[in-house]
Amino acid sequence: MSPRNAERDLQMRERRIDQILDAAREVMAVKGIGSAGINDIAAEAKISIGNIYHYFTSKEEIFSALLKRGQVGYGKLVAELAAENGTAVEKLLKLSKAWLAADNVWTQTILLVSSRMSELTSPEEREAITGRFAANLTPLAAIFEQGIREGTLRDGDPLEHAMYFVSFMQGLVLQQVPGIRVPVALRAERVVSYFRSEKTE
Amino acid sequence: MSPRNAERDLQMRERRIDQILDAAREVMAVKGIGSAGINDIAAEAKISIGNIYHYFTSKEEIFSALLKRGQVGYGKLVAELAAENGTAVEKLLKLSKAWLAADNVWTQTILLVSSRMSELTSPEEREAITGRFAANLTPLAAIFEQGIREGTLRDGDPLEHAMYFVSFMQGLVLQQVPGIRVPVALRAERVVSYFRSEKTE
Amino acid sequence: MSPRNAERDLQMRERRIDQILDAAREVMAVKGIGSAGINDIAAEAKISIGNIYHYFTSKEEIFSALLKRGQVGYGKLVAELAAENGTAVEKLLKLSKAWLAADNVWTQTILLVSSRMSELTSPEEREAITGRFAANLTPLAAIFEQGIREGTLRDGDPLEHAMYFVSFMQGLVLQQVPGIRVPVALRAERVVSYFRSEKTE
Amino acid sequence: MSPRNAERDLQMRERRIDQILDAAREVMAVKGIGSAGINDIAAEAKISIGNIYHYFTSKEEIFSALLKRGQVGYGKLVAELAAENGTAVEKLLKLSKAWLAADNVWTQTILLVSSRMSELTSPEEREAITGRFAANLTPLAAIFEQGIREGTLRDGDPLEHAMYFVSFMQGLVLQQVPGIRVPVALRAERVVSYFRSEKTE
DNA sequence: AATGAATGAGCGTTCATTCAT
DNA sequence: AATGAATGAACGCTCATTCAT
Repeated sequence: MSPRNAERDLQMRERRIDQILDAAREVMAVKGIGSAGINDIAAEAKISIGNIYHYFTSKEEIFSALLKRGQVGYGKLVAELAAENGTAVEKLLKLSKAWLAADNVWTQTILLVSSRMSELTSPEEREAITGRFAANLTPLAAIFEQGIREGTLRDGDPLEHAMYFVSFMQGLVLQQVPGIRVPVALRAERVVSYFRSEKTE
Repeated sequence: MSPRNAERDLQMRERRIDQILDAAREVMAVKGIGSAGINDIAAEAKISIGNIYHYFTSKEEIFSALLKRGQVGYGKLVAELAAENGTAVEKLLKLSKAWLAADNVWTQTILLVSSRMSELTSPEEREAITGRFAANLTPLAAIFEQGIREGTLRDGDPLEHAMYFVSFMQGLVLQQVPGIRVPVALRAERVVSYFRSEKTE
Repeated sequence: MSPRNAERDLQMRERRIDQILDAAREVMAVKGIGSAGINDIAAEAKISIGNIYHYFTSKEEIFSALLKRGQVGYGKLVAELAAENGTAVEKLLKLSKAWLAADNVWTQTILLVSSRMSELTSPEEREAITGRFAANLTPLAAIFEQGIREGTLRDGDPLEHAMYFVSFMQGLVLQQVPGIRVPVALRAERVVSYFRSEKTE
Repeated sequence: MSPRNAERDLQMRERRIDQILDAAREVMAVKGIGSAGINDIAAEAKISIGNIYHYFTSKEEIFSALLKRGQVGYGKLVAELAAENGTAVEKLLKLSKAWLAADNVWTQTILLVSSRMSELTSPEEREAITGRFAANLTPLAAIFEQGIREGTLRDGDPLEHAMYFVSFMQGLVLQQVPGIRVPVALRAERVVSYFRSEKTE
C-alpha cells in the first residue's frame, strides 16, 4: 500500500529471483543442463513449482536470465580489472585465475554454448547474448592494448587477442567439467604465457 | 540354406550404421544435441524409427558411436600429420585449418563436452572417451616436440602444449556454431602464432 | 504460509490412490492383466496419465499396491473370522462363500500368480508377497486346528490343510473368470465338505 | 512333386510345428507368458522369425495351438488312465503325481487361465478351449464313479468331483511357479486323501 | 504471493507382423 | 521354404506448464 511496502515487495521479488537463479545454477552444476528440471530448481530454491512461474514465464527464461546475470557479472569483473592500477600482465593473470578457479564458470560456458545452439532461442535473444559477449571483449581488449604498449604482450589487434583469449579460456574451462581427469594440469601462468611477448618473459 | 547373401548383408549393415550416424550428426547440427530426437534422426536417415534399433540399442549409443567415430577419425588425422614430412609449424597450420574449416567439428566438440557432463554416460564409457582424448594428444605432442627441436615452437612440455592447443581449438570452434556472428574472424595462422617462438616469427 | 489445507490434501491423496487402484482392478477385470495399460487405468479413473505418476512411480507399483491391498484385506478377513465365535465348519463355510462370492477375487489371484511369475518383480517384492501369503495362512490354520479339536475337520497338520485349502480356493476361483461357463456349479458347501471329517457330515 | 515328396513335406511341416511349440513352451517357462516374444521363440527354435509365419499366422495362434496340444495330451493321459486296470485310488494317485511332477504343467495352466482372460481370444476359440476342458472331465469322472462304486472315494456326483479335483490340482500347480517357496510341501497322497472316503483310509 | 495437483504432448523404446530377396 | 531387415502403432513414462484453492 504505502510506498514503503511497494519497495519492500520489489526487494523481495529481487531476492526471490536471485534465489531461483542460484538454485538453477546449482542444479545445472550437479545434474547437467539437460537434466535440470524446474522441479529440481524449485526443490533447490525451496520454493513451489507454481511460484517459480510468478517470477519467470518459462524455464527458458530462467536460463536466459542466468546467462545474462553471468555475462553482466563477468563484464563488471573485466571492466573493473581494466580500470585497476597494475600492469597488463598482472591483470591478465588475475583474469585467468578467476576463470580457472571459479567452480561454476564452466556452467556459464555451457549455458552460453547451449543457448547459441538451441533453436528455441529467439533471434532477439541471440542478438542480446552475442551483443553482451562482444561488449565484454572491449575492456579485455583495453588490457591487451595496455600490454602491447608496455611491450609485455604480443603485438597485433587488441580486439583479436581478446577474442582468442576468451575462446582459449572457454576451451580450457570445458576441460574442467567435474568427473573428468585431464592428463595435464591447467595453470593461469601457462595460458597467459602464450600471449606474452617472449622477449620479456 | 540361406537365401541371403551374407557378405552383402554385412556391407549393408555398415552402410546403414554410417547412414544413421550421418543423420544424427546432421540433426544435431541443425537442432542441437538436446533436441535431436530419434524421430528426427530416423526421418533424416530415411529409415523407420524401429529399424534404428536394429543397429543401435539406444539413442545414447548412437551419440556414443558418433563421438567415437569422430575421435578415431581425428586420431588418424593427427597421427598421419605427425608422420608426414614437413616442419612442425606447417603441420600445426594444417591441423588448425582442418579444425577451423570442417563444418562439423563443433558438433564433435559439443558431443564431447556433453558426454562428459551427462550423468547418463557410464563410467566405462567416460573412461573410453577420456582415454581416446588423451591418446590423441600423443601425436600432437610429437609435433610440438619436433617444433621445439626445430626452434620454431615455444619451449616447454610438449604434452602440455598439446593439451592447451586442443583446448584452444575447441574453444575457437565453439564460436563457430551456426547462427552466431563473432566480431573477429578466426584464422589458423593466428592460433598457431601463439605457439610459435617469437624469435623466428 | 500455505494456502492449502494440509489435512484435506492428505485425505485427497488417499482417495486418489484408492481411485486409481479401483480403476486398475476394474480394467484388469475387463481386459486382463497383460492388456491393462496405464491409459486404460487413467481413463477408468478419470484422471490424466501424468497425474497417476504423482501417486505411483510405475505401473508395476500400481499392481504391487493393488495386490498388497488385496492381501491385507484378505488377511484381516481371515483373522477376524478366526477370532469370531462359532464352529470351525461355520467359519470355513463363511470363508469359502467369501471366496466364491466376491466378484473380483480372481483378479487378486491372477495378480498373485502373475507377480510370482513376472521376472520384473524384484526379489524383495517377491519376498514381501510370499511373506504376506504365508502370514495369511496362520489364522486359517487356527481355524483348522479348532475344527480338528472339535472333531469336525479331518486330522492332520493344520498349516498343511490351510495351504491346501487356499490352493483349492484359488483353483476354483480361476474357473470363474468372466466369459467362461463351467459344466459344474461351484458351491462353498462342496469345497468345505472335502475338509470335513466324514463321521460327522 | 511325387507323393513321396508331398508326404515328406507334410512330415517336415509337422516337425517344424512341434519344434516351434516346444520352443514357445520353453520360452514361456523361462521368461513368463507375457514376456515371451516371437523373437525369443524363433531363437529357441533355431528358426528365423519370418519362417515362423509360414506355420502360424500369429503369435496368438502359437499359444492357442500350444494350449490345444496340452489339452489333447492331457486328455489322452486321463483317458488311458481311466481305461487302465487298477483301483480308482491308484489311478487318482497316478494322475496327481503326474500333475505335481511335470515341470511344465503350470505353464499349461497359466496358458489356460490367460487364454480365458484375454479379450483377444475369439469366442469360437474360447468355446473350443472350454469344450476340451469339459471333455477332459469325462474320463476323470469315470474314475470317480469307479471309486465310489469301490467305496474308496467320497459319494457324490462324479462329474462334480472331477471338476473340483481339477480345480484343486490347478490351484496347487500354480503354487509351484519357479522362484517361489511355499511353506508346505505338496504331495499327491495329500490331495487324493481329500477325495477318499475316510472309512477306508 | 504461494501451493502442488493436474494436464497432455512428446519422448525413447518395443515388438508383432510384413516384405524383398 | 527360409531369412532377417524393415515397419509403425502402441506402450510406459517425463516434464514444462496451468489451475483451483
